[in-house]
Amino acid sequence: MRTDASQNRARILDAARELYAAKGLDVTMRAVARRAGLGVATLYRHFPDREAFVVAAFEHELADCGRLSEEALADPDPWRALRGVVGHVVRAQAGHRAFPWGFRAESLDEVEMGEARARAMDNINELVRRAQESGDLRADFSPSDLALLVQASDSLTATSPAAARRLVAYLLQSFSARTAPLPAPAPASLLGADFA
Amino acid sequence: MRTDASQNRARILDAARELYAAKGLDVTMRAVARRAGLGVATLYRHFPDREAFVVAAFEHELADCGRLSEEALADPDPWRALRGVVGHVVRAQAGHRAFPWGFRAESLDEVEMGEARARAMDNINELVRRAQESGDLRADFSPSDLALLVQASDSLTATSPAAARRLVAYLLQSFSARTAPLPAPAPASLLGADFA
DNA sequence: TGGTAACCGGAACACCCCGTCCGGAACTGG
DNA sequence: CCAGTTCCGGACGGGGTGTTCCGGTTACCA
Repeated sequence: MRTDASQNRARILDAARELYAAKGLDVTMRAVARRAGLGVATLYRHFPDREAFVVAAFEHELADCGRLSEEALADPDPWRALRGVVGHVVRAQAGHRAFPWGFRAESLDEVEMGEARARAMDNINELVRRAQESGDLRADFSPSDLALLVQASDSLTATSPAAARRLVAYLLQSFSARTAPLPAPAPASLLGADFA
Repeated sequence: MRTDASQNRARILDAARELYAAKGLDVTMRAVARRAGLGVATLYRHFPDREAFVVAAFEHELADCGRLSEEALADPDPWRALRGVVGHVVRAQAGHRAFPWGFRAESLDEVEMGEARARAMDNINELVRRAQESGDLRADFSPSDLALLVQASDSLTATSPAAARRLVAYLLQSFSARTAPLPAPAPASLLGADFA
C-alpha cells in the first residue's frame, strides 16, 4: 500500500468519527469525503460499501468496550462496576451517536471484531450475574436491559443530552435491588417551555 | 367544498393514520396517496406541505389526549391516574408510532390545536402536582420526564414493543416515591440471542 | 339537462442519496 | 530521473424523496 493511500485511509476514518460523533449516522459519504479533503471514490476504494465503512469507523470504540468490560470484571464490587460500564458506554455514545448501531451491526461477524463483541458480552453477562448474586442488582434484571438502556439513551441524546443523562439515572435506580433512590440530574425538557 | 373533495380528504387522513400507525413517520406521500386510492396531487390540494399534513393526521389523537387528561383529573388517586395516562399514551403510541413527533410539532400553534395541547399539558402538570402532594410521586419529578418517557418508549417501539413496555415499567417504578418495586414485563432482547 | 367551475391523476421537476467509471495526477522502484 | 503502476477526484447512472403542472373528468346548480 502506498504511503499516501494509508494516510488517506486514516484521514477518512478520522473524518467519519468526527462527523458521526457530531451528527449521528445520518451523514452522507460525500460529507465524510469532503471533511477528509478527499473524493468520494477514495472511500469506496478502501471500503466495499457504506455499511462496512461505518463498521470500520467503530473498531476503536468496540475495542474500548471490550477492554472496559475486562477491567470491570476485576472490580470487587460488581454493581459499582456495572454502573461504571453503563456510564462509560453512555458517555462514549454521547460523543459518538452511532454507537448502538455499530454495536448491533450484523457485519461485525465477518471480521474478527465479532469475536471481540462476543467477549465483551460474555464479560457483561458475568458482571450482571455477580451483581445479582451480591444482591445489589434486582434478580429479574436481564442483560438485554442494558441494550434497552443504551438505545433509549441514544434516542434522547439526539434531542437533549441532559435528558439522556436523566433517563439513565432513572433506569439505574430501577435496576437496583436496594431501595435508596439515586439522585437524578436536573430535569431536561424535550418540549421547550411547554411543561412547567 | 364539493362532496367528493371532502370525502377524499377524510379518506386521505384515514390512510395516513393507518400507515403512520403501522410504519411510523417514514411513509412517503406517494404511499399515503396510493393507500387512499388517490393521486398525490390531491394530498397537496388539501394540505400545504408534508409537515402540515402529518400534523393534521394527529388532530384526533391530540383531542383524545386532552380528553384523557380531563378524566384523569377527576380520579381521586392522582398517582394511579397518572400511571393510567402514561399507559394510555404509550399504548396509543404503539399503535401510532409518530405520536411524539406530532405532539411536539411546532406548527400546532398555528391551528387552534395548539390550545388543545396547552390545556392537556396544564392538566398533566396539575396531575403531577397532586401526585407529588399525595406522596406517591417523587418530589424531584418533573413533568418533562413524561416527554422523556414517551420519546424513549417510542424509539424502542420501533424495534421491539415488548422492550418498550419493559422500559416504561422500569421508569414508572423510578418515578414512584414508594419503594415497592413494580413487576416488570418479561425481558425483551434488542440484540437477538447475543445476550444470555 | 347542460355548462361551468371545482377537482382529480399521473407525469414532470428539482433535489438528494449511494455506488461506479475513467482520464489525469502522484508516488516509487530501478 | 523516469516509466509504470497505483491512486485520486469529479462526473455519471439508478433510485428515491417532496412538490408542482396540466389536460381530462366529475359534481353541482340553474
